[in-house]
Amino acid sequence: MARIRHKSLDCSPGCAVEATLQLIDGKWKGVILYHLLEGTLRFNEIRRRLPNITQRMLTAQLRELEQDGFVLRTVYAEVPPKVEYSLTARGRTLEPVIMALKKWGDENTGFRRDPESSADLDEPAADCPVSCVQAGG
Amino acid sequence: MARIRHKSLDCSPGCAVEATLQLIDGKWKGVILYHLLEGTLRFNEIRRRLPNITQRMLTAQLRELEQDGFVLRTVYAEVPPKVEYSLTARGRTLEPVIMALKKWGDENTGFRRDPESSADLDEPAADCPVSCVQAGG
DNA sequence: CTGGATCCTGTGGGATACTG
DNA sequence: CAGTATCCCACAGGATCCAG
Repeated sequence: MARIRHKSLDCSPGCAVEATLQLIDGKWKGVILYHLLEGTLRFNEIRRRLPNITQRMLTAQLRELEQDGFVLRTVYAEVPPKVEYSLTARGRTLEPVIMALKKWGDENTGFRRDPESSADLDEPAADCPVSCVQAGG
Repeated sequence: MARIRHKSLDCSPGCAVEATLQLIDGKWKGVILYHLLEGTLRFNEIRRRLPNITQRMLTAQLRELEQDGFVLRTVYAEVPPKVEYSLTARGRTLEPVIMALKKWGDENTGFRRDPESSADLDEPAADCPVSCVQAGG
């Protein structure tokens, strides 16, 4: 099993729920996975999509995702270092989960995105309004 | 609406994904929600389903879930204290998310094989590495 | 450009004891 | 039975500087 980052699981029937959650927890895992669904991305490309993440964390999260077998890290031995990250087949199995998460978020966190076209959530918008952060209830 | 417990979100399109994750993070939220899908449960009933949780944590998680508007806490002014927890309509909207999480977990729990040969994922281990007690509902 | 090494803090979460 | 209050620590995660 994925190396237990937390403690051991509670093996109730909800075990699976918890197990899955542990894999995509960590403030960034989910978002990174989401962006990777679009396709291969380079280190800095991901970074630009997650303006608030530090390279330290990005590297760490990416490493964990890699260890969990979700992302593939491809290093190009070039003068200007180039590393690409892409989802593995296993990583893609998470798509329905990520999408379920996004769907719910779109419909409930009031983040907005065309209420009309709320059906097509498989086409990530390239931007987010400034007031994306829900300022409290 | 859940007030931001963590920091502010990253306004990427994956924003919604992160937002949703923040609501069900915390080592227990997901599992508690899952069990509550079965129906109303009393404090100790939940506790029995999560043998490793401490009342301190259970109370805390339940409180957050309550604040996020996912669970309803009903107190009965009886001699032997009795408190029931049930999902609110809003809480039920999370069902597809929880189920997506569980489904993935059911199909993948017990993994972690070479990221190299992660191409094949047609070997679902439908069990928990540890003893997965099926607390039949 | 990519990301390792260090240092430092906040807080999630565990143990235990007490109360109504 | 349900819940609160304390103490305490490990670790997720942030800031920076350094290096190939």
